[in-house]
Amino acid sequence: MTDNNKIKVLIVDDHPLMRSGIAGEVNEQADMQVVGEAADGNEALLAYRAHRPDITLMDLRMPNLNGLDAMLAIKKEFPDSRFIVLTTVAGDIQVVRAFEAGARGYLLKNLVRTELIDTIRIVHAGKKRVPTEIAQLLAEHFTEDDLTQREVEILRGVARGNSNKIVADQLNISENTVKNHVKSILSKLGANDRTHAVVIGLQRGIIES
Amino acid sequence: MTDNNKIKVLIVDDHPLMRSGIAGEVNEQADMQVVGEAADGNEALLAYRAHRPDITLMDLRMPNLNGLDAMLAIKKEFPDSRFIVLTTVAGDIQVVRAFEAGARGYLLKNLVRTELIDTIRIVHAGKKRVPTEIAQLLAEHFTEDDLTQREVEILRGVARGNSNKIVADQLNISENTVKNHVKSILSKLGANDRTHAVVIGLQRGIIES
DNA sequence: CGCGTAGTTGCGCAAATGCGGGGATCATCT
DNA sequence: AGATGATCCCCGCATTTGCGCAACTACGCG
Repeated sequence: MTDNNKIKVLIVDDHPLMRSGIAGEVNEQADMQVVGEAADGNEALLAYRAHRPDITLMDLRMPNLNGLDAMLAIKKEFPDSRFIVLTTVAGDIQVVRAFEAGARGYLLKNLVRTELIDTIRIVHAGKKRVPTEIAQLLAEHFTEDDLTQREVEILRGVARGNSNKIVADQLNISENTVKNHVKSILSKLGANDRTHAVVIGLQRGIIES
Repeated sequence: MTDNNKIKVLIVDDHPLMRSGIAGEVNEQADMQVVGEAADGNEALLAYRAHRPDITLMDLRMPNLNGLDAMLAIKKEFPDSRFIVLTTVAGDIQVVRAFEAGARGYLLKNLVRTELIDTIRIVHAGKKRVPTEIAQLLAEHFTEDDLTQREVEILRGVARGNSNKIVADQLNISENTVKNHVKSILSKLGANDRTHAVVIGLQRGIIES
């Protein structure tokens, strides 16, 4: 059935209509073919095993198993898998992690249609494809040290509208300690105050709302 | 050119691939036809004037002119226009406003494909189509009084990490006034503190990040 | 092994926040 | 005309935040 000369593409995205749109574009190309679709990370792994695609288009934000973890799981089993990351928003820390985890290309979902096809060909040829806007973002974020696990926990508590005292009680540490964590969070994120820190945390995908 | 018996559909969404996916599904139906696409609110108005669709599928979150304002602009010029609202996330206050502004149907973007077609037919037949989950949400939100324009401005300032004093200076009012606005914002949103208020504001789409 | 670094924890103090009052003007609706 | 709600202003005071200074632990690296 599947023509061996064609680039086999797997589409992973939780929006059926988006998958449909992508599939339409890809299948119009003479040298590519969509071999499977998946709506979340778990399905992605199963679909990968079943179809062994050359290129996987992977959305990052999905229910159940997210795109980043799905990538890691697939890469563990199939080290030579190639991923192009799809996402709606720029400025997401997840994008940085995706590249660290071995993504080869990056696409904003509001791309023009030809970009998608170009990127698939480029990545299939073994090269990497990173838009300048993203390269810049990567450079910025690589220098910034990200938050420690503990700091992320604190930030999550703060985002829920809890005072330092309450966060302290929930984590069984003293209020002063929470204050110190908050201080270093502010410093690392370049935030003016706790509120700003939470906004930045949400934008970067450090915490999820 | 356009078959007069078919339901004419206009698609408004800032993601080309999403438009493509929707268009594919719609055009597969014998009794419908996509007559135009638009990537933002401004284009939507122009496209509406040019094509006079029976049904407009409208995304709410878009650059330039957002979906809600675009709806209002089109409705002003064409009072018998019919809209189906598309959005990625539930829990958005914009959805409530969209219905108040006269939207007839509502679709989450992670819908199954048949839902889209069903909803178009139902709305074209003159009925309304609101999923139970959304109806519930609407009931909840209708009871809540939303923020005044001024309060939204204040909340935006707070979200940027500004102190009451700085927000006051930016809006040329006194710090005490800002405090009072913040107080009523906390009360209206049921937030514990300013940070929590910003998180809720972002979730509900009251402010955009 | 010693040494630096990063993470975590702690305390005290000045500044900002949140809360409880008070009152004013103006537009809108009844 | 009266009521209602949005906007604006003011005060005092308890609580919370944010910052500077400091210590302990764990870990890697020379």
